Amino acid sequence: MAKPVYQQVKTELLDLISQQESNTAIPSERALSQKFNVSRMTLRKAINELVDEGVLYRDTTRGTFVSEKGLIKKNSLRPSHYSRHLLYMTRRVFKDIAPILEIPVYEDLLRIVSKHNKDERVAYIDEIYVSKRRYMDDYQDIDHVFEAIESKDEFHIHQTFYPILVPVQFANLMEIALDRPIIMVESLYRTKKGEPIFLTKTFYNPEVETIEISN
Amino acid sequence: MAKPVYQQVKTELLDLISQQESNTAIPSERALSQKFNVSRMTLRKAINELVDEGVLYRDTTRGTFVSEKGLIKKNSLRPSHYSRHLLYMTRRVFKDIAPILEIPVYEDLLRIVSKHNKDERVAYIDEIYVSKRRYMDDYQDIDHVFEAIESKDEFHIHQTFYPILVPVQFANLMEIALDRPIIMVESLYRTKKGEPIFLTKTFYNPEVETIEISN
DNA sequence: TAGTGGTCTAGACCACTGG
DNA sequence: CAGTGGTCTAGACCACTAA
Repeated sequence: MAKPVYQQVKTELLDLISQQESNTAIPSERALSQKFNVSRMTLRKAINELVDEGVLYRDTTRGTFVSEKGLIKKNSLRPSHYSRHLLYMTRRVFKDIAPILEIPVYEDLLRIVSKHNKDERVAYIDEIYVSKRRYMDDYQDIDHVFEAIESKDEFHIHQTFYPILVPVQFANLMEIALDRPIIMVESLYRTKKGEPIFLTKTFYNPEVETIEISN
Repeated sequence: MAKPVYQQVKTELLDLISQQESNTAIPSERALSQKFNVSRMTLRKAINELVDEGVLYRDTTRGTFVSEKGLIKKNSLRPSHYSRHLLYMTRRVFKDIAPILEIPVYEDLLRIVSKHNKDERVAYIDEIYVSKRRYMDDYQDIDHVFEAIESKDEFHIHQTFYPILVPVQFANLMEIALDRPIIMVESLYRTKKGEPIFLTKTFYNPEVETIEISN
């Protein structure tokens, strides 16, 4: 009883779908709920999640169909993750970041800078800003910070996209020219209560990594 | 019986929530379902939508709470919409675009270029590419194309973000320098069946409009 | 007219939390 | 121990569409 029934139904549906052509109908909800021995509401919960993910689509009064392969949604808010390599960590006052994190301007912040490689090249670099105080209270360990940053649903994330010229200190790492335009994404992580925890700046290497979103 | 019950419940919940402080609990699902005279499942459907929209958040075993104002989700995939001003429309072959729209390379395409103003300045410019044949068959009228582009849920949209230097022909319109880095977003609109319909390129003026996403 | 998805009900049991 | 959200059931009626 560890996993909910609808989760199990969902994986069974995925098996069934994998053997089916795109744009062909799956069996009706009533037929499937009998086949899997669950109520129609439970079956629908499983299908609804697959529809949300873009695996299936519905046509009211006609049926439910398998989506074209490759139309599965991407999750947008985080870059595809390659192995993280810590570059360095500094601790000092950042007068421009502190107000965003809603802490006193002269309180110490940590800046944690990492690169992420793809096929021997740097795909993106991120800077994580977190208050020294919060780091000590809640995390103590860099790996716990990384874990939190990559966790799902725990935070409200607000992202802003800026076009910039690659900063000199990163151009060399990315092996790109100094006058190269790149995209920097600023992400503010807040708890559900609205308390800001992390600010990250992610610098994408346009020769290696593109930002893509689908719905 | 025009609107489903859960929609009505949702608006009543919004009324109730609007008078409440952030991070305070709303009544329990059982209490609310009695209050509104609906089943708990129906009440939950209303709450679930508000949670998805970021208006409420849940804490299992503790309750459901009102989110901080200003943490409501933005929908990311489309720019905030200002009034559209058609600049020009051309019809010719675009050898690079045709393969993306899966039409013969030498078939005619329409390119529809518009600007979108915010406070007397150009916030962004978009180019819409659509096959001449499809335009005649399905739309006939530019306004129908605009309507389709702005419709919700009708299409699968895949977006790619590119950092570029502002194209010369747009720098003047945007009143920005020629060496200015900007973000160009390429959006491919497909039907649920996977058939590509529109390709759009949106050029954002970084001095007026920023791209923001929240979840 | 038969079949589809969309909605709705009135119950039920569970795991977990806080007092 | 009482209360919460999470899951689940076995029915039901509706609007719409395709044959």
